[in-house]
Amino acid sequence: MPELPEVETTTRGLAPHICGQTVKAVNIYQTQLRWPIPLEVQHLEGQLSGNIERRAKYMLWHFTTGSVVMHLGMSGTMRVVDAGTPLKKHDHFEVVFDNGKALRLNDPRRFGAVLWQPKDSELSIIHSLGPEPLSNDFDGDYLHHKLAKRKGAIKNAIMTNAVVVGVGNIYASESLFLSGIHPKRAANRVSKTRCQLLANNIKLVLEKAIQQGGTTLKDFTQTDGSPGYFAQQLNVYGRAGEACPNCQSVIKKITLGQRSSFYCPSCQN
DNA sequence: ACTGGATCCTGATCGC
DNA sequence: TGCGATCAGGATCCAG
Repeated sequence: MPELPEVETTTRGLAPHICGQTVKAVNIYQTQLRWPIPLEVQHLEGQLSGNIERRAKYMLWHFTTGSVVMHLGMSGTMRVVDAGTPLKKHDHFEVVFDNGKALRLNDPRRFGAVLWQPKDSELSIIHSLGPEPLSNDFDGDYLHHKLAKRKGAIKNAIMTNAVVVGVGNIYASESLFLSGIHPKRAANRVSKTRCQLLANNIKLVLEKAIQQGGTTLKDFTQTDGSPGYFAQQLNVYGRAGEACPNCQSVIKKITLGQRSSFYCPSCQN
């Protein structure tokens, strides 16, 4: 489901199908997502679609009058289908094009979002986003500086969008494992050297996952596969009770910020 | 200014 | 087999 790599893959996959198409109709079947879908998106009818890009886990789909901002939440998927194809359960939002195709958002849990961002303005949820993890704006020095006043757990810190975007629950655990840092360690007590290591490992893990993005998406479109998609490549996530690949200690599971966290008690401190 | 907790919602799975 | 409790890959908002 929607970790950063999947949003990236979705964005890339969607682009050739929707960019340059003219919108014939916009259909809202369930307005109540994370926030109500604004009526402005209806005004897209007749407009020519521009390009689509990813920012954090949001997709920004540009039109001349503004942009559609889409988020997949925990359970969202987007598909391009032939217009008129029977709706599936939890299809909430649809954009029909002149070429007979339609873009559909399906989201069982409805944690996703469809918003409208007028031209030359920026929604606050976009404005407040920290740097992209794969950009040069994000490195060890930046991270160390940013964490200086954060006393909470390092794992929560790297999952905070104001610090860095796109690090989900899985990759937070994985990158901390690779860096030998205990998830509960106070963020401001991670040394500069270790911040550099951590920043590099976040990039590494995400890049690797993006390479697998296609597979990820495919797995997901198939029948479920909850913990599974990336499973072979995960060192600690979802592996409580198993042996640490480095030292054979038993991997532990704790709860941090209401999210499951996995770590090796010997390798990480 | 930072942080922990509640919160939105459905569905799959686990334990009894 | 049934049923309630628990857990999911997100992230904003709000009280303290």
